[in-house]
Order: sequence, then structure tokens, then C-alpha cells
Amino acid sequence: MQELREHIEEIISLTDQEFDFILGHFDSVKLRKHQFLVQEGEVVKKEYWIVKGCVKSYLLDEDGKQHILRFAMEHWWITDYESFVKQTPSKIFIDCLEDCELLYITHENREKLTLEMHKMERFWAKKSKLGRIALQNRILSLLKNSAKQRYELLLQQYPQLLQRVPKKLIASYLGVSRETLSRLDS
Amino acid sequence: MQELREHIEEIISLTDQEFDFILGHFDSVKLRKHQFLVQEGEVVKKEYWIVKGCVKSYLLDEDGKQHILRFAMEHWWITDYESFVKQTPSKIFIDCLEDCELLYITHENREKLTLEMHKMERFWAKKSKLGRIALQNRILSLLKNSAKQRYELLLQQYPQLLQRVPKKLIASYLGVSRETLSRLDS
DNA sequence: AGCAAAAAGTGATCTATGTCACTTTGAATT
DNA sequence: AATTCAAAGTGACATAGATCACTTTTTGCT
Repeated sequence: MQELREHIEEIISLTDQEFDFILGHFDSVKLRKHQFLVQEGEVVKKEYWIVKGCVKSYLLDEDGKQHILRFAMEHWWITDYESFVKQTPSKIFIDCLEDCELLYITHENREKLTLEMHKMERFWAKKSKLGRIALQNRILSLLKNSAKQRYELLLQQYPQLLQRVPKKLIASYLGVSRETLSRLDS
Repeated sequence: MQELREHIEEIISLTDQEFDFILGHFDSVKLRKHQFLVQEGEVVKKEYWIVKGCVKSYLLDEDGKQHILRFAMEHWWITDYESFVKQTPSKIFIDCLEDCELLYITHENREKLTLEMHKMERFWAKKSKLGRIALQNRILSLLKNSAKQRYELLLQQYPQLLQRVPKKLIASYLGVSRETLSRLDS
């Protein structure tokens, strides 16, 4: 898992032993397209790091309509942070858009690792701050930009996304109907 | 500043000396209605904790239209986290909706205190996690709920808000025009 | 390759919300 | 208390986007 090491070392630097120690707190799992990482109602015990593949996290409303919270792909972390942090039942689903290879750390191991290794506490603190900033910017975009502008910004920021994710899901992420997105094409 | 102590002790517990040590890293300031905590373009050096009063943070778009990011009042933290964390120029403004009494900690002192006192690192990590979760839920609400539902949920969650904040600002926070909000009233 | 299912595009129509212009109400300031 | 300014309400109209129904294209599957 050289890739995970590089990922972590973008924020903190590690010796070989330290990385082995960290990795010892993770497990790996392969899931196929359509399998779930998280289902509504469960108390989420794992945070995932994507080695290979692509997933979506979403909420189902009363009418069974799906609202995409976010996508995640290679080298992104994903879980339901509300459930994971508060240890309360999840309101969302996370499932695979492609066959996936994942690393995960349990809530317990993450707490342990945080205590055992102060650097990792700093790593996660930084990730949490950056995650918050990203969400802030998404809210600003929802308030300020039209559907078309949001679409263009998304394409600009993640050009690969369109190659991997059906447009109807992108529409949902942007908060518009798939028909509207279709007519937006620029 | 007994109130700040109580606030921090909701998450970690402190001795008298520890709290004094923490408080030594803060300063206080009084600002009058319409004065700014943060202005667009500056690199934000302070995080504020509101002792008394109420502020808004917002972005001005090209047309000079104001988009409210959030409000904050007694016992809430506020700053532009993007600018504060990354030390880049802010895109937003924060100003007082009422005369305010504020405590603040500089970026430098916060870093220092984080290093000097591990408990406070944990406190801020927790705050950051909770802040992220709140933003996540706001996004879900923007995607899932109608303007009317969002308004009703907001009133339910912060009934005091309407007493203190003009409706046109609440409209902006919800992402609708003030006329629409006016016609929504239920 | 051949079939079934999902995704994407599109026309017609409906609806929520925005915009503009104006009035009324209320709050702040001298 | 009088004057001024900001907030809130409202009618008329414009428009972005939703919804429904149907077609076309693309993509899995066996």
C-alpha cells in the first residue's frame, strides 16, 4: 500500500516502521458494483479509503428519490461521518459504482491509532478541516450559482467524473433533474 | 469568562489553572453593529467566540448580491475557516448584526495552544468534526427540501433567529428571494 | 451476436421561484 | 416627536427548472 503512504505523507512524514504500524490498523476488502459500504439505519463502524474504484453516498427521501451527497474515487476517504463520529444510526447509503478495492479502519482502531500516534491525530484533524472547507464551498456554490454554472464548475474540477458516473447521478449531486441537466449541455 | 469555560468543558474537562492558561491565549474586543470581523481579501488571523451579540458571514457575488453562509450568536465560534486554515485571502465578509462582545484567538496562538495543550487539540478536532457534520446536513437540506420545508426546519431549530435577524437575510441563508420567503409564511 | 436494461435525449406542459415596481409598516437617529 | 431609512408585504409578470411521456442510444449479459 505504497499509495496510502504517499497519501498520508502529503500531510505528515513517516518512517517505514511508522507506516507499517499505521497499516496494521487497517484491513482491506473487495466489493463489487452495487454492493454497499454503508446502509441506512446502521451505526457506521468503518472509514474507507479507496484504492481502486468509485462509490456514491446518497440519501433516499420519502418518495424513494435519491439525493447524491458525494462521490469518491481512488485515494479518497469515505464514510458517513455523522454516524461514524457520533455513533448514531446512519441516514444514508454508500455503494459501489464500480468494482472496488478498499482499505478500511474501524472506529475503534482509529481511536486507538489517534492515541498511540500523535501524528495521525494531526493528519485526521487536517483532513477534517479540509473536508469542512470543501463542504462550505459546495454550499456557496448551491446558493450562488445556477445549475449550469455548477455543472461547468464540477466538470472543470473533476473532468474524469463524467467518464465514470452516469449523468443522472451528477444531476442529483447538483440538485437538478436529469432532464434539466441533459438540456444544459454546453 | 466562565461561559467560555463551560463551553469548552462540554467536550473536555479542565482545572482552574488549565482554563487560565487557555484564556491567556485569547483577547477580547467589542464591536458595534455593522463593523467587520472579516473582510474579503484579507488573510484571516483570528477565530472569534461570541460572548454577546450576533453576526453574519456572507459572500458578495458579481452583482453585489449577498449570500449568507451562516449566522452565529452567543457561544458560537466563527471565522472564515478556509482563509484561517489555509492562510489564503478570504472570499467572504463577516460583520455584526448587533453590538458584539467577542473573544478571539489568533492563528498563531491557536497553533501554540494546540501544541502546548493536547486537550485543546482534541477540543478543536471535535469541533471541526461537528462543524463538518452540520454542513453536510445543510447540503442535504438544500438538495432534498423545498424552500418552505427549509424555512420551517430552520425556525424549529433556531426559533430565536427570527427575533434577531431580518427576514431578508434568512431568505438569503435559505437560498430564496425575500419576496418568496415573504409569501411562504405559514 | 442478440437481447434486455439502463442511460440519455427531447417535446409539451406545469409550477415554484425570481424579478420589478410599488406600498405599508416599523425601527433608528437627531 | 419628526424625519429618515430599512424591512416587509404584495401584485403582475418572467423564467428556470420540474414533471410526464415517449424515443433513441449505449451498456451490459449470457
